[in-house]
Parts: sequence; structure tokens; C-alpha cells
Amino acid sequence: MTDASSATPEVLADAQTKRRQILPKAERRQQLIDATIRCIAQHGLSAVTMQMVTRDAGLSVGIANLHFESKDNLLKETLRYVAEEYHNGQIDIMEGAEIPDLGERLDALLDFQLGRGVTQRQKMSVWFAYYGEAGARPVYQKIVSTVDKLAAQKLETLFASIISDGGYQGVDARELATGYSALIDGLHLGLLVTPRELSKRRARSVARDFLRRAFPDHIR
Amino acid sequence: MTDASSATPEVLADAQTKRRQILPKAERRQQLIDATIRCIAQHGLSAVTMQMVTRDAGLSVGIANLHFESKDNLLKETLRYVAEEYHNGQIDIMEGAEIPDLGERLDALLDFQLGRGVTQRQKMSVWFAYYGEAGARPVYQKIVSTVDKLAAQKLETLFASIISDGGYQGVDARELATGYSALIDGLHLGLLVTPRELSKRRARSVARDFLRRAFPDHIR
DNA sequence: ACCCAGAATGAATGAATATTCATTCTTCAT
DNA sequence: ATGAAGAATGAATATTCATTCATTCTGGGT
Repeated sequence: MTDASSATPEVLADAQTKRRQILPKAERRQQLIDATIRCIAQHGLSAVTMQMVTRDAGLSVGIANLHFESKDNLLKETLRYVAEEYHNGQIDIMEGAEIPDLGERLDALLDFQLGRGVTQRQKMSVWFAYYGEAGARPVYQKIVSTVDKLAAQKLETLFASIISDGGYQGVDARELATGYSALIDGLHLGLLVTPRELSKRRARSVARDFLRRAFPDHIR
Repeated sequence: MTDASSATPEVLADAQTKRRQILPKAERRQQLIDATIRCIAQHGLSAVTMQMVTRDAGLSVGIANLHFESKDNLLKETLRYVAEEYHNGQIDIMEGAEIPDLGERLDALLDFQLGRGVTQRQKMSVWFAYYGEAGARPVYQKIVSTVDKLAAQKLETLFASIISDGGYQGVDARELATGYSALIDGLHLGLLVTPRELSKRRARSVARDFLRRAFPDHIR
């Protein structure tokens, strides 16, 4: 999981020499995906051009079609990368055995979902850019729902454990998991679109409130 | 509030005669906005062209620039229309005195937010299309946050009334209103992107659950 | 030291698109 | 009826963009 926020145009590393460089396929692909993320965040998905992306990456225009067959494909792969990055992060926390205490694990999940890494404008812009097109592009829907499905399942399992652990009555794990996921998505949207009205601090507090009402014995 | 879903290309009304028609400015503008909504829903914001919109409206290409100065402006006005339509609907329910019982008023709000009219793919596609671009376009952010602010305030007031009415302890109206709004947004997103995993019925149930946990005496 | 497979380049191409505006057509005040 | 104001049209224009591919360059294998 490379960091897309290192915005340095790599090629100008040693000042004057714009010497052509040959790199392994995987590395070039990642460079282009990172550049695409930056461009989407800065200009919006509908304004992104190949020239823009390749210039941002410090490479020539032809290269994008060499490594990805088309612009369409580059955008698709970028979405896949972002979606997987986010959902792998969640899953690592949820199924990793590093945090045995269930309440703490919930906290860690919330920290990740509303923490620095995830709530960068850059990342959020990209998700919602794709969500916006998802209505008209089944491919995007499929990519998102594929990764989402697994994360939703893990979350439901975690909630079920907590319910059983705390002996909570009249709480449905599946229903609650759906609600929590939706809440987090909605908070991300708020952070992106109305940052003036919703601070990260308040978003965290709102999410924590939701969990506390459901699992009062597990959240401080 | 005209209905954007009446998809009939109005001009072919009487069969053969494609007679040129002259209409008041406001009416033409609305026709074009409606066509824009349909096009965004069907093709995605980034694929919308002027030809597409004017053809959908059954009009000539030049007319869009006659009534809106530019494509940019047409898109901006379309967002404004959709945002206002949604938020006026909410506000009518929240401040209208037709429903005196607070619990019922909450129910009515939920019915509106997750009901037929609002959860059409068409409408949801449009909102998220704009949200996606909002990160890169301050104009969109401004339009959305302007209307949002008022609705958020009304919701907070409604919640405050309910809290006082029910004597609920340890519940912050503002915090809860933020959470509820985010939850609804997140559910809309789920309905749009993963309709297979989230039915409208379940979305309603999830939202109702949220409210019931907060206001157990007001929601059945 | 020398090759050469194939990575990288970017000028050229052709398709798509927003915008313009000379022209045509409607309506309505007279 | 008639004329004028201006609404509507759509062919033409200029621009922008994705994609191609002939050419150049690089680095590892010999």
C-alpha cells in the first residue's frame, strides 16, 4: 500500500537531468494510479485528462496507454486500488488478533475510519467521485460492492461477538452493522462537502455516540 | 416543484408536426434542467454533453446557451434545483404545523427521506454525482452547504423539542441531528451503490432503529 | 564493449464537444 | 392583416482530448 500523497514529481529528482528511466511494470502502474488519485482530488473526476495525469506523474502521454490499455481502464484500476486500500485497512483491524478486547477493537476501527489517513480530502474526493458515477456505471458498482461485501460481513461478526459478550438484548447485529457503515459513509460525505459544519472531532464524537448507545458497556 | 421523471420528449406531442414552439423563459429553463437530471442519472455527470441534454429535451443545441450562458451554468443551476427540491421537502415537513404529534412528524420525515420520491435512482444519482465533484468545485460545496444549513437547523430544533417532550437524559440534539443526517446520507449511498445488499425496506428499518434507540417513547 | 528487447517518448491523428451566430420562425400588439 | 421583437434553430468553428505508433533510449545479458 504505497502512499498516494507523496506528491513529488519523481522525475526531477536530480535537478537538470531529465534522463529517461526504466522501471518495473508494477512500479509504473502505481505511479500512474497515484497521479490519477491526486488529479481526481484536485480537478474532479469529470475534468481529469490523460495529459493531466501523465504530467502529474512526470511521464509522457503515451505511457498511460502502455500500462493500462485505456483511460477507462486506468480509472477503473484506480478505483479498485482505493477501494481495496480502505477495505483492507478495516479488515486488518477487524480480523487481526492483535487487539483482543472487543471494545478496544471497535475503537481502533473508528479511529481508522475517521482518522488522518482516511479522511484526507484526497482520498474522500476519490471515493465520492466514483460513487457519483456508480449510478451510470455498473463496473464501478461491482468493484465497490465486491470489496464492501466482505467488510460488511466482518463487521457484522464483530458486532455479533460484542452483543453476545455484553448480553445486549433486542439488538440485531446485521441491522446495526448496516447502520454503522452508513453512518460512517455519511460522515465522510459531510467532511468532504460541508467541512465548515462538520469537524473531524465532531464526526468522531457522533460515531462514538452511535456505538455507545448500542453497546454502552463496551464504549467508555 | 415540477416532476423531472416525466420523460416524454414534449415536442413530438402531435405526431408529425415538429412545429417550433415558443415558451416562457421559466418553462424552457425547467425543461432543460429536467433533461439534465435524466442525462446525469443515465450517463453520469462526466459523460453529459450539451447535445445529449438538448436532444433529450427535444430542443436544438443552441437553446441551452440561450437560457443558461454555458454548460457550466446549466449544471450549477441543476444542482441548485435538486438540492432545493430535497431540502424544501424536508423543511415543509419539519416546520409545517400539519402534524402536531412529534413522533408522527419524525415518521413523516423518515418516510420522505427514504420514500419513493427521493430514493429514485434518478435523484440519488444526481446528488452523488455532484458530491463527487464537490471536492474540486467550491461552487458546488457552497450550493449544497447553503441549503443544508437550514435543514440541519430545523432538524436540530425538532430533536430538541422531542428531547424536552420526552425528558430524555444525556442526549445532545445537535450531535444526534448530525448523526441522523449522516445516517440518511449513508443509506442513500448504499441504495445507489449496493442496491443488492440494501433494500429500501431495510434502509427504513435501519433509520427507524436509530431513532428508536434515541427516542424510545416517540417511535413505536 | 556491444547488442537488442522492450520501455518510454511525444508529435500526429481523428473524433468529440462547447459555443457562436446568421437565419428562420412565432407571437402578439397594433 | 402586418411588422417587429425576440425565441429557436443548427451548421460551422475552434478547441480539447484519447489514442496511436514511428522513433529514441536504457539496461541487462553476453
